[in-house]
Amino acid sequence: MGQQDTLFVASLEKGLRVLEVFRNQRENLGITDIAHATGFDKSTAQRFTTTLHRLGYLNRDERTRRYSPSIRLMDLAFTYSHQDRLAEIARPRLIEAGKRYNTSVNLCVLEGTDIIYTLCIPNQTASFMMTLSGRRAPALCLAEGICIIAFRRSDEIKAIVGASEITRFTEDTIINRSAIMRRIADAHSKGYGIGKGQISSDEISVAAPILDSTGVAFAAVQIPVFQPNWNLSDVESNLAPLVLDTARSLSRTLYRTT
Amino acid sequence: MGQQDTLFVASLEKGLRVLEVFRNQRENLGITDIAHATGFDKSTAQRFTTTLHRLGYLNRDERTRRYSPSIRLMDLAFTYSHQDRLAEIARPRLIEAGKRYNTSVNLCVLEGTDIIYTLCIPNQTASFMMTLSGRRAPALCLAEGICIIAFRRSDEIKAIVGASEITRFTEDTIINRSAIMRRIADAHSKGYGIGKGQISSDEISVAAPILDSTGVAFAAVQIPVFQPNWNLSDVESNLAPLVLDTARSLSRTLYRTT
DNA sequence: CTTATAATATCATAAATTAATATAAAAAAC
DNA sequence: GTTTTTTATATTAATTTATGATATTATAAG
Repeated sequence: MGQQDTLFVASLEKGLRVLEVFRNQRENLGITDIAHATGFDKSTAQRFTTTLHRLGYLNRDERTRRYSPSIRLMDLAFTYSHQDRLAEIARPRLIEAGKRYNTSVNLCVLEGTDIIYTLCIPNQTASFMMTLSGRRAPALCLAEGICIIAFRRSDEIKAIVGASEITRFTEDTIINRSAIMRRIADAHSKGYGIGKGQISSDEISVAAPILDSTGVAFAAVQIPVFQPNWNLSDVESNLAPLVLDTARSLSRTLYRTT
Repeated sequence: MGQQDTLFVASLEKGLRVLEVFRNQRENLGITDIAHATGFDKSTAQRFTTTLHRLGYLNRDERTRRYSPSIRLMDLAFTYSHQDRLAEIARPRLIEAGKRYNTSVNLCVLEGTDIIYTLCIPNQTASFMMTLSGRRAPALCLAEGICIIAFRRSDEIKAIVGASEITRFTEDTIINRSAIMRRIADAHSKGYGIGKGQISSDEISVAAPILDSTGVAFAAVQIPVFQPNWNLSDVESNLAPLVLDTARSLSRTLYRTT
């Protein structure tokens, strides 16, 4: 419609899009970089970047005149995380689960076609990136994504699979949509998802969904382990029951019918 | 100046102020709540709240028509945290430090007159709130705040103390500015800060600053322990050397002169 | 040193935001 | 259950703000 949507504040969207640009970058960005990444005119990029800096959400390197995300973004995360009841309840249980075989254990949710990790209980060897909550990855490549999607209504499953951009991470990444659908069906029948070499060639991942009172999944418990320390058979024997038990205990605590 | 600052986008500020309102709330907020908390006209509150919802940063409860922070805020935090080199380097060292006496160990930075926790390595008994990065607290009440401030230039120290709103948390919270200045001087001479019963009546906190190559502090390593499991004397004997060693090792890794 | 690129600053215009107001829905009081 | 109050939603003319073209300055690259 040509007429303005008077309830939508496009300037706010633009500012947030500038912030979002930084999440895919490692290095600091100049005004021109931001203009390119957002598609904005350079004076638009200048105004929004300068405003975010003045509000404290971006840092500016005086020498290079480049910008980087500010710690003030952690404030916004806290806004969400201090109300995250699932993470609060899950935390001690994930810690217990992690002790069993000395593994990392993560809690994650489906957000669009991605998985976001909301609580990471890393083991000693976990890389820094793997310890960060807020990390995103495409759901269809992940055991945890597959097992959440497997416990959604079939129209939603089709919609998510249809909307997903399929990304190949390794030689073994399953990218065929039919094979992905079979993988989803398999997770539904087993009650958990398992994947090997989907995101990195040495990773084996197992996950079980957390279900609400209607049997619909929105979150999962996941354990990543690595070859050659673990093989598929041992993961299936030892870790699958562990994620299942942990997820089920969370489902019962949160959503049991009274 | 009456004339417009044409480089500043006030609409973006307003939108971010709406988000910021939620960080001090536990319960969901309606349009009227947001209008009150921000001072905006209710149609302004409506437009910005609706826009944040449409962009995915707020969730809306259809039944109550109230809003809450969305997990998408974790995206923004990740934007910051995946570039946090100090946290990346510090993480294994804080884990090691925590093993010594089975305590939580935190990394924090000064932000304005507050401390923000950027990395929390909780022990088994840590409360959920204490496990959350992004959490803020007033610097002058905290051993970690005091010890960072103690290693700033004296003009900055005066400015921070002057700008701080003094909050009393317990009967023992030091609120007298002269006493606070003595506490800062004490932290400077000892090289670490220590506090008992400042934030909660049973807490003892000890922290050491991380210094850059000029000897200026911007971050600290902190250990919180609780009475009656710990007393001041044992904290001073056992935990103060531990935070000092950990902080010094980080200072050397990050900022040693070549 | 010169040229190219990026950043910064300015301003007339178009577009967006404001807040007053009307209407609808829900909550609270009776 | 009804009435009143409060909150939410929707609309719009007036006012303010954001846009992008352009000029200027600064820095990087050759």
